[in-house]
Amino acid sequence: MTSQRTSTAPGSDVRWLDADELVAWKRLVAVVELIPSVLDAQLRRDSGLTHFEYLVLAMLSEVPDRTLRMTALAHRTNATLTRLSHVVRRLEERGLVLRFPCPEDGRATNARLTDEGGCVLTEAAPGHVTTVRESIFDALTPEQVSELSEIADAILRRI
Amino acid sequence: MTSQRTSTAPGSDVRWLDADELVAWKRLVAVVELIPSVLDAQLRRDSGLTHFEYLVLAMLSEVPDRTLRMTALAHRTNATLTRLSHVVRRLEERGLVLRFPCPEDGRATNARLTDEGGCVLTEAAPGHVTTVRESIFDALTPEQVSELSEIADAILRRI
DNA sequence: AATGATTACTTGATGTGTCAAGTAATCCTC
DNA sequence: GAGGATTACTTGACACATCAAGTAATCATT
Repeated sequence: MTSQRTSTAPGSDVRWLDADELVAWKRLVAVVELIPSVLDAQLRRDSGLTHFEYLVLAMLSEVPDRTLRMTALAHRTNATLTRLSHVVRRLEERGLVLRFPCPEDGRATNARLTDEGGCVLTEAAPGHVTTVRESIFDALTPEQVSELSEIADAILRRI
Repeated sequence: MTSQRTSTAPGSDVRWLDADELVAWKRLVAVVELIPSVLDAQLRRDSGLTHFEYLVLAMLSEVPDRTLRMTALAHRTNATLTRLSHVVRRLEERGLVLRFPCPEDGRATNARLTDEGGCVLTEAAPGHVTTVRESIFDALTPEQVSELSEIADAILRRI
């Protein structure tokens, strides 16, 4: 995968991964691949939401007036504006979110969680949290949770 | 998101996340969301491959005869057989892998890395490893790398 | 050796994400 | 206050993933 191999190209001073890094990397890739599918599967099955849709609703629910600008919402959900735009349109069609122009800035659009969206979120939350706990936190000691928190933070600041 | 709220439904004995877990979870979700897009962006730009396509080629390259059954390849790449089937068909159309029926089991299909696929992989590897190093491992201490490895392993065994 | 169950895929339809391009409002500078 | 540049989105085309269903070979049982 990313193991050492003899370099042929001139000037290829690549710092390959050592054995420990390679093992860690393969495991991280697996985690990064599998976590979304586990979350998506449970939420779709039980609540008819993707994990990203859940995140969008959850972010709106945590905020005054349950309202955020698209850009702010994109930032909080780590998504591109394009992706968010498509998802919010679909959520609006389903009545879970409402879009309206921002009064302070004519370029901007606000997204607001509707009452129905709040209900859907409230009903989805227990099952989702249970899945998160069972598939992640029940596997980790409290020390590992805090280590994970710092590791993830370090990576995020790099990206 | 997954914060505590008063439970209304009867029998809802959900174990909500505490503050530390919530922070760790939000960071992990961000990492899990962002890592694939970082890897995909670099590989697509520089090598015309998705990260998953790279993984498929890499797994084949590590194996005797550069050949694996679809099921084994799906397992190694943490993918569903359906997803793999589509991807391998596209890779075959591009001449990077070859498919042929497995002699030992008439139901099974073998996928083999072609010479051209090996070349594409060899050319893609340095840039990919550099991206992995810069966006992940350069941010972590050696202790964090080994902690990450164990944390990921613990999660994987749960999933 | 026939039948049903299982395994190993493949295929087609649908949904979601990404990229490139477009629109429209605001900012900025002269 | 008239330009161009930037910001904040939206849209449409295409690529990729997922789901349900289908096919075909093998295994397991009688």
